[in-house]
Amino acid sequence: MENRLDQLKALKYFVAVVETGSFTKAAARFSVPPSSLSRRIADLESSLGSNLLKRSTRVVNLTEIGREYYNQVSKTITELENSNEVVRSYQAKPMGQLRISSMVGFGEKILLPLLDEFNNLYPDIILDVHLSDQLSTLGHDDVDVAIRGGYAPNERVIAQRLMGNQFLPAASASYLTRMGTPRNAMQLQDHKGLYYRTPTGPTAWLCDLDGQWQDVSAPAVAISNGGYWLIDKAIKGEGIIMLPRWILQPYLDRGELQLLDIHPPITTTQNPAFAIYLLYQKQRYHVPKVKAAVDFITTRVKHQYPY
Amino acid sequence: MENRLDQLKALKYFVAVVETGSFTKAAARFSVPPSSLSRRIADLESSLGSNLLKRSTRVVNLTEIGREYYNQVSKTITELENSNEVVRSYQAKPMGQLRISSMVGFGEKILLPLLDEFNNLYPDIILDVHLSDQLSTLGHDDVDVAIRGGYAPNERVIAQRLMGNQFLPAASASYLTRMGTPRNAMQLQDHKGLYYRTPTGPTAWLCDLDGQWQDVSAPAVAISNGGYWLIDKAIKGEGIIMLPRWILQPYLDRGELQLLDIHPPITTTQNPAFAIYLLYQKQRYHVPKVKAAVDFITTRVKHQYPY
DNA sequence: ATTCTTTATTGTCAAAATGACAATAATTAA
DNA sequence: TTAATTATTGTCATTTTGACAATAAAGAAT
Repeated sequence: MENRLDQLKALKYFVAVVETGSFTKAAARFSVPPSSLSRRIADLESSLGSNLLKRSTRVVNLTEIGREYYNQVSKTITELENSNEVVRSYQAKPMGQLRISSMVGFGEKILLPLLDEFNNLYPDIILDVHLSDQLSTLGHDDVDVAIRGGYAPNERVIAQRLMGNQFLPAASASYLTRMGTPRNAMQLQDHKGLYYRTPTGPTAWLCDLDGQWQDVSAPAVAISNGGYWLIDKAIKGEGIIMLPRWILQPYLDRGELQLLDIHPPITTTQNPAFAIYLLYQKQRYHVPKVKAAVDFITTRVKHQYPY
Repeated sequence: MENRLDQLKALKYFVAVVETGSFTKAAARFSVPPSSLSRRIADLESSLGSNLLKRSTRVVNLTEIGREYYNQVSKTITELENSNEVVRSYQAKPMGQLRISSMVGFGEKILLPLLDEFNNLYPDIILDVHLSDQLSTLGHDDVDVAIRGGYAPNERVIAQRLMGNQFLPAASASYLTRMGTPRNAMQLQDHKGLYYRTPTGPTAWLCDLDGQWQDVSAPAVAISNGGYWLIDKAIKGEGIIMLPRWILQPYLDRGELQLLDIHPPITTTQNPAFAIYLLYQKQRYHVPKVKAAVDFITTRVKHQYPY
């Protein structure tokens, strides 16, 4: 009655056909003839009593129930592969390829400098760092650890807080002597603003006035997603800029910019828990290479940037 | 390199051994000799490179990593079984999204009124009705059942005849008293015609005279793809109209129009089998939602419109 | 419309994996 | 020490899967 069939193999074939959209391409991935996939998937369909794929000689696409099934089993299969990897790498040393995904700015400023040291510590780990501000789903992508602003996407993923990401206002000394130093949020109307454009839009200045969030943005001098161009303008005294502390810090240290102390405080998001998080799959934490990277990054970042 | 092993079966054996604490008891659960479990689990351990179980002749218990592995895969296996169950139940009960494509006129007049009842009968089927006179290819489009005039496009599609679609001549009483009632096809030359324009052109009046098809159209008063406008004109007595019976019927019932009995009979197509067909794909596995819709529509239509 | 090309399926046979049954080894209880 | 239970192993039969050629079908090109 029950299946006389290697269902797992059939599922791997099925998933590959869905992802490549072709029996031939999927067969190449396993180095077997397409007929094998055709047979195994036909058996799978037979055991389920359903057509999963709509085939024609040119195009293969999913049936309604096939799509549903694919969504479920593709996740299940990667989970299983993860479990296998955990066992295989049990009591093994950190090694292999490690994919890290990070926001561009954070990657360039903070992550990559750390990774040089990581490389020395774990020479058997080959790093594959991908910098992008697009959020990836982590789990469907082949990413071991990811660094993102915001919150954890779902509960299957662990989000380890790395550092705050509050945007702070800053300006150069020349600007402040010329325009005066604002102390109150309402005074900002008479100042000039340099606005950083995130992937989700420009970052307006917000202020919690008596429990009401209000936009207290100063008139704009420039808006850009090019952070350095804006910082340059700020240093030249063209306006007030709001950026995360970890970007501002070197300029503050050199005295090129100084933080503004505004009351009530202004931010760019209504959520105070806005921060940078390190994301990884819970089950993969026991894979030595992943554990090594997670532990290394969190301890180093928290030590060097304790805010 | 990769496992030449039915891992899923091995996992089921493994889980059973863990849960029963015994190879023999677990083997009984599958009705196979204990040696099978022993072999499969040994293969599994070999492919993972770790011992999962600590065996002795009296007790079987888990190693540390075996426990970790068990915790993960037991959950994964039940997830997979659930997915299988979802697909199997999809085959058992009419459910899911059902896309119906129909000609506009037929859809508005006949199909949609029926579908309200269908909705009550099968609340788990979500209908998505698309009305259009463009022929869709059915199969390339995501259409489960389609209603079209004409014939079956190819043999992978089943065409179930719903009702005749012969165009019949009709006119109002006022027209006939004024212009006379034509009995012979040749007399039509002295009458007036109202012509319905199908997507493939206006529908000329044809007649089989001694084995020769001839155009016996009356001089045109109006040509349009707007059926109601033409019917209106016919009722006002402006000419003879040819339309399918299922459109004419309500006007005949109310006495606003009456059929003409012309010899030899005139039609708009040379093929006498011209009818309205319900089309659906021949599938290897029966999809209940499709079967439900096909059966429902054919029985209802044939009962209510038995011509 | 017709031909050409690509691609999935099917037939047939070989190879591999799994199951069955008996025999063996090992551990624990008596 | 002995007896009994139980996992493992040897050997062979069965079943499943893979390989390769041939076929059929559908889209693309002309």
